[in-house]
This record gives sequence, structure tokens and C-alpha cells, in this order.
Amino acid sequence: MAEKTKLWYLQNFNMLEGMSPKMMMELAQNTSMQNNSKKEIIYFPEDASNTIYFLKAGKIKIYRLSEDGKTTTLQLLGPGEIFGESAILGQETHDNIAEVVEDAVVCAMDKRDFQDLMEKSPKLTLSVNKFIGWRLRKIQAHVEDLVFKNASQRITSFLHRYVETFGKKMVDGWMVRPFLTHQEIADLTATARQTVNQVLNELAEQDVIKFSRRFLQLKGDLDQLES
Amino acid sequence: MAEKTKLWYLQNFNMLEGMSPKMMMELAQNTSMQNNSKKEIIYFPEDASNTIYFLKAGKIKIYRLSEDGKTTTLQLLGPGEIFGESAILGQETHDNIAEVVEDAVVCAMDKRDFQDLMEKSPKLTLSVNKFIGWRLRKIQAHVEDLVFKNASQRITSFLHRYVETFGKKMVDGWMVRPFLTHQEIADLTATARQTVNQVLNELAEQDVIKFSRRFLQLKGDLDQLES
DNA sequence: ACTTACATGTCTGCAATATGACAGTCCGAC
DNA sequence: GTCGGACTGTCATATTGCAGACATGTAAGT
Repeated sequence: MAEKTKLWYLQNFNMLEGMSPKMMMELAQNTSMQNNSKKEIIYFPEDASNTIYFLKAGKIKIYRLSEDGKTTTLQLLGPGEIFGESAILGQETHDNIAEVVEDAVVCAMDKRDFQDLMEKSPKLTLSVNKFIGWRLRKIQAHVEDLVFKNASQRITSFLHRYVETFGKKMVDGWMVRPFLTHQEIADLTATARQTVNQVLNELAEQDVIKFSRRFLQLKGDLDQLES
Repeated sequence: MAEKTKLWYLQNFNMLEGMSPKMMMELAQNTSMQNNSKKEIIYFPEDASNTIYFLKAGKIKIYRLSEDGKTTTLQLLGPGEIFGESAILGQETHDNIAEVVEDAVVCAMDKRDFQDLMEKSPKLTLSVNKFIGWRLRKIQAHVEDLVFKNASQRITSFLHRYVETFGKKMVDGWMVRPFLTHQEIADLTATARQTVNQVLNELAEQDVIKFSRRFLQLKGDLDQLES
């Protein structure tokens, strides 16, 4: 792929904001692009952690399996997000599974190349630190949710974040499409599929949301999905 | 306090391993020491996050309160650990409470001084990244525990980590002192005080541990506290 | 149109664990 | 030594939400 195109792809990453054009060019040179379709696995636990990934389009989920086959999803990532960051955090291998949820365009970069760049640019280092801090904060909030909130609160506040992150604001509320399956929501909120179904239907009952397999519509303001 | 003493205090931090003597000296110059006694709060949520702390002696817990007064402890830190790292991760304020569990000696350093040092020493930056990665891994494991394990497994595997981290190896097992209160364990494992009591007594019944308010003794090998 | 695979809707019982209450115990302060 | 406060031990009871079962619905492929 032409450097120019790659350069363009690298634009909307917060983490790379404020980098000099020269730096960006160097970044683009070391980047390789890939298209991954739904259900593809980008890495498994124990896979060597040599690469950092930039998600340009689509959605990726980062999750774990228990010994007895249960699943829990740690993060659902959209365009502009970075994953596989354990590579630059001194880990030999991955701990999680990264799987494509919606067909994705991913830029991959060798960790050494990225670390070289970091050495050259303190600005980049700072941005990386900021990004990691943000990641840390998110996962701490996840723990807090698990401990303090009950199943239906967890589901509701997940929907809040989901709509906020991936939805489009409409005159009379918000619209997200496509929507997730109930099982996917269950894995994201540490609940059972049946519970998700129930909560979703209750919310529809109260006319807060409307949904199908294809979309989720929030009628009115985001703060209706609180606690 | 004399620079020499500070220097000595800064020795056993993994994060600072491999730093040049000159660098260490500079670090020591910018550090201020403090003694904090049990139950003292080092910072609250919303407090400005300007300082990074090195824990030289004692124990600190990092925890959160819910709106309705429940508590969950995210980490229990011992000598050699670092906290308040959100300062160098681009956060304006703290999210958690840091409280002294056992009388502590703490080195505090302004985040700007630390960041200056990081700019000068890529080695330090690398170590910091490694440390953050380790923190991230720990909290992900915490999430996994909360989702996959039941109450008694969470308590048992907490005891495992606790003994491993803070205990002394004896001929016939391990010894930790002092021990925590049942409520403290409950907060660390997202369980109820009564459940902790029950599990602890069951383990004593099976002759795996012996405990009182003052100590916890593990009879035999660590892997008795598994799953 | 028919088949197949996967997703949703709904019910019921059950197991885990929180909660509340209260007695007993320890320990340091006075 | 005794007093008060915090911690521990043990109930009985309440609740939450998971798990299994099964019917219904939906979409893609042939």
C-alpha cells in the first residue's frame, strides 16, 4: 500500500496527535496494513507479543476464556483505538484473545520500531503514557462496576457507554447499528444471556430503547441509561 | 534527611534497577521522605495528582467507595511498590483512596521532576512502561477472578497471593504477620465479612492454615491454596 | 419453499452468597 | 482490673440471577 494511504490511515489516532509530519512519515513507513473479517482472531494468549495494532475501522473485542469454557470480554474497541499494547509494556506474550467483531482494517507495527520512535520523540512517549493511563482507568471502572452494580445496572450502563461510543446522535435520540447479540452483551457485562434478554425487553417496555438484531435505538437522552 | 539515606531508601525498587548512580543521585535529591501511620490517608479521589510515591516500608491499600458506602480494595501494596502513578499517566486527579494499612515510610516525588528524569533516561522510561504493564496485568487478573471464581475461590487465591507476597518461608510452611481483619479480606475479595470467616475456618478445619488476629500460618506448600 | 443454523423469548427451580441479628471474645486505654 | 470498642463466630432469612428446557423467530443457502 502506498505510504500516502497509510499516512492517511494513521490520522485519527489521539495517541499520535501533535507528532511532526516527519515522524508520521516514519511511522507510516514501518506500518503494515491488513484487513480482517468477522470472527478472525488477531492473537491468542501465549502468542508472542511483538506487534502493536492500530484499529482504523471495524470493531475488535479483547476477551478471556476460563478453564471451564466461560467467556468474559474485557474491552470492545472501535476505530481510533490501539490494542496489543502489552508489546510496548515489556510483555513477552499476550494474555488475552483479540477477535474481530466487525470487519476491520488494522495497522500493525513492530514493537521495536515503535520503541525507537518513542526514544526519538518524548512527545510520543507522553501520549503513550496518557493512553495507558486511560486504559488503566477504564479497567478500574470495570472492576468497580462488577463489585458495586447488579446485573441490570451493569447491562444498562454498558448500553450507555455503547451508545455514547458507537452511536449516532439523531433529532430524537441515538441510533447504533449494527447491534450486538445478547450473548455478546452478556460476555461484556458478566451476566447470563437470559438476563440480558430480560433487561433489554424491560427497557423496551418502558419505551427507553427500541431494538432488533440490526440496530439499537435510544429514544431521548443518554442519561436515561443511568446506574 | 541526608541524600545518602534517601539514596539507600531508593535502592530496592525494581523500577529503578539499572539506573546510573548519577541518575539515582538526582532522583534522591528530588525526593522527600515521610512517615505515615496506620489509617492515614495519603490521597483521596479528586485530589490533584501531582506526586508519585515510592513505598519503602509498611503497607498501603488502594480502594474505592460506592455511593451507598460499600468498599472495594483494588490493591494491597508492600515495600518496593509504587503508587499514585496516575500522576505520570497524564491524569489531573486521583480516582482512588490510598490509605496506610501498616505504618509506612513513603518517598514522594513531584511528577515533573520524575518526567524530566524520564526524558533524560530512556532506560527509566522503559522500566516505567514495564511497571505499568505489570499493573495492568494484575488488574486484568482481578477482573478475571471476579467473573470466573466464586467467593471461596477468590478468598483462597487471595490468601495464596498474600502469603506469597508478604509471608516468610519456614521449614514447615509459611508465616505472615500481622494478619488482616476479616473485613479487610472481604473488601479485597468482593465478598462479605461472614463468608470470609466461614472460609477461613473451613481451611483451618482442613488443617491447611492456622490463624489468629496476629498471624496467618500456612502449613505446608503454597499450592494448597489453589483455585 | 425447505432446511439448517443460530438467535431470541420465557418459564421454573435452584444454589450461592449477601444481610441482619446477636452473642462471645479480644485488647488496649484508662 | 475494668471498660469500651472493635473484631469474630454462628445463626436464620432474603435475594439475586444463573442454568436448563424448550418454543419461537429469523436469515442465508440450496
